[in-house]
Amino acid sequence: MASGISLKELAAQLNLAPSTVSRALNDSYEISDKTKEKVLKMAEKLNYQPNPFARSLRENKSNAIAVIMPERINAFFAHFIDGLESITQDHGYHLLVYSTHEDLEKEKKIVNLLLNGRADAVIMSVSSQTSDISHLKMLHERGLPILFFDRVCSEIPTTKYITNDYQVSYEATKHLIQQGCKKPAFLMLSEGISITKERHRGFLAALKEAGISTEPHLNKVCFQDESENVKVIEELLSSEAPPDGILASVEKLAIASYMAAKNLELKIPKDLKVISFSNMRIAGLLNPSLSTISQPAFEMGEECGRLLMKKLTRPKQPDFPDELVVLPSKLTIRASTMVE
Amino acid sequence: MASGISLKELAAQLNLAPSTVSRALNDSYEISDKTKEKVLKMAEKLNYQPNPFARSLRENKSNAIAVIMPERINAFFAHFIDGLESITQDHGYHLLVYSTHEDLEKEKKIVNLLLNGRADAVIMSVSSQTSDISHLKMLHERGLPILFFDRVCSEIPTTKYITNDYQVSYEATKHLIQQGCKKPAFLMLSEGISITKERHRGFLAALKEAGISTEPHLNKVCFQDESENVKVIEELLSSEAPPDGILASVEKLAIASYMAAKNLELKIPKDLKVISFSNMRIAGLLNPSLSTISQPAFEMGEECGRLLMKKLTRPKQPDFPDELVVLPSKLTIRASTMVE
DNA sequence: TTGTACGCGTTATCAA
DNA sequence: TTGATAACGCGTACAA
Repeated sequence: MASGISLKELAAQLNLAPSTVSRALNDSYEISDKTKEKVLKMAEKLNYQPNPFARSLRENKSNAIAVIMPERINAFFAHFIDGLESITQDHGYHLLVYSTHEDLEKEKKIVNLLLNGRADAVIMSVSSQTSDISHLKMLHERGLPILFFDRVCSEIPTTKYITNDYQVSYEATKHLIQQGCKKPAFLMLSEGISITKERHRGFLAALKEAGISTEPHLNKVCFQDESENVKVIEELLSSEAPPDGILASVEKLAIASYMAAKNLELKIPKDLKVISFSNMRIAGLLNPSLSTISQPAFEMGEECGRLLMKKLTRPKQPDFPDELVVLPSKLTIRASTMVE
Repeated sequence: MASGISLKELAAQLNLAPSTVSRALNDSYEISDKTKEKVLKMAEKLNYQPNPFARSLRENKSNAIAVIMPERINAFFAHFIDGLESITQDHGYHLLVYSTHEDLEKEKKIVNLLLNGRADAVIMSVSSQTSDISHLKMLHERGLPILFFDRVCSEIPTTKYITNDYQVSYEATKHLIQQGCKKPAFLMLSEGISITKERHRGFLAALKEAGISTEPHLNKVCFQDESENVKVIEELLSSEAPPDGILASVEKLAIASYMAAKNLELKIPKDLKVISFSNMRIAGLLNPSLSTISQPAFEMGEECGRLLMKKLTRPKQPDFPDELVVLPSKLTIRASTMVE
């Protein structure tokens, strides 16, 4: 529809062969400077734009990168993509962005869409439902370069970008205990995913160190739906042995905790202290301001982009090494965990 | 690299001509049911995936839609894309997503990238810097279907999705006045863009109706950078004739206002009432909870997607009508504009 | 009902 | 230094 002039037509205008024009445009050493100049000028004049699909077909290369993430409404993912885009755009790469909405079936469908070469690589943070990973294995076995970030899939041998989940959860929990919490709770989206495990381990380690016994009901698996989560947390908070502190492993659970506390007229931090993994800019403007563990999302995206570009823009690059790249998170103490 | 089997290879496996296989896969009436079944089965077995670029080249159709927006860290845009994706994905379309970061030069570069047919349509919300619109005109003149949402470009004759900016700004301002504001201020990112103008008109209309004279310094053009905005608003709030209310035309200016008030130890809503266009889920959890005008972002994305799919999935569709589709926003009063 | 031949717009190989 | 030709994978007009 909106196609412009083709290489052939451009060549006709110049009384040259298409192959000559192609070489001139690609600055081949075989072409005389005079011809190059003439071609470039005419291409400019006629606003010639190479057809990306002809090129992709010929070169077996899409110049596109697929990003698959569990949700869009989350500052972490938005920042990550900003960082990624800041690197890839300068290399002429386009971003195909997909959200799984934490749904494994949707994730499988999307992954399937990428089996045909539409993207040169996949960058992914898996859904909280992702227990079966056959679709990811297939993607990797097909030879499509794949990177993970945040919610990684350890069974696939490739590079994964994460934060120091264990360490920072440990510190956050220790902070809760220092602020007087005797019965902190850990809120998670799913037990299956990587970050949950690590963050939970850090939580449990701090408890153990402080001699606090782990009560099963204080390690709560929540759901996808917000109102459901609010209900679940309300029940937790009004149970016989309610928690006096919360470490939320993802942002949305901190928000649900605030809502639940509000509904039950519990005061944060007096009745309940809350700290959460979160990249919200406005954590400091909440009522009360929220103590957070914030990940270096933009930098993570940049690093991911750099590794990717290194592989895609040079010939004969090795596969991504099977390693964990750990970027440290930042703990910011605010009112929600202060002693009154 | 990650390419699977081709149509030709699939045909060879079946002892059939590629054209026969192609027709079978496309469910052509010319092919016998028996052959179709055989082909489908083998395609399944060998996990055949058609090459999207060969197809795009042949059909002059990318099956991709470009979305250009000013920023990612904004719930409105995230929700909009969620809504859009919910429609387009079922039709086999992919989303290429770009952020201009409110930078006109970046916007031009991105638009230029789309001149070659990489996307079948463009959905756009222009940057606050976009005064020169030659790049958008060229896109439209090339015949590429283009839709605008939120920040529209009135000079391009196509369909634009907006909210009732004038009306709802008028109501929000009236609300401020009813709550006792004598000198409300209007904060905007740029005077040039469509929504700013409409929202400002509504603001001024309410002022006029209430017999409040317009003071130039209370109609403030802000910047891109957050810390700069905080400074600008601090200056405004500590000027000789400071405002006692703020209508922020975009979310980030409400956040900057909260920060400025905090820094100056002004109490919201006692010293200053604040209301803002915003799609934050957690407006109700801010300190104090923020009165908002929220746009139906997801629905806007859906409607946009439906119109787009109607055009792209059927032959010989007319151009998008040059009209404004107005979806109403919702005014939610919270603590930030309450009388104490 | 199926097969043959061609072209979409590029780039690479080979010949001139 | 330039030109002719083939090929990437697919869909379709035409032939069988």
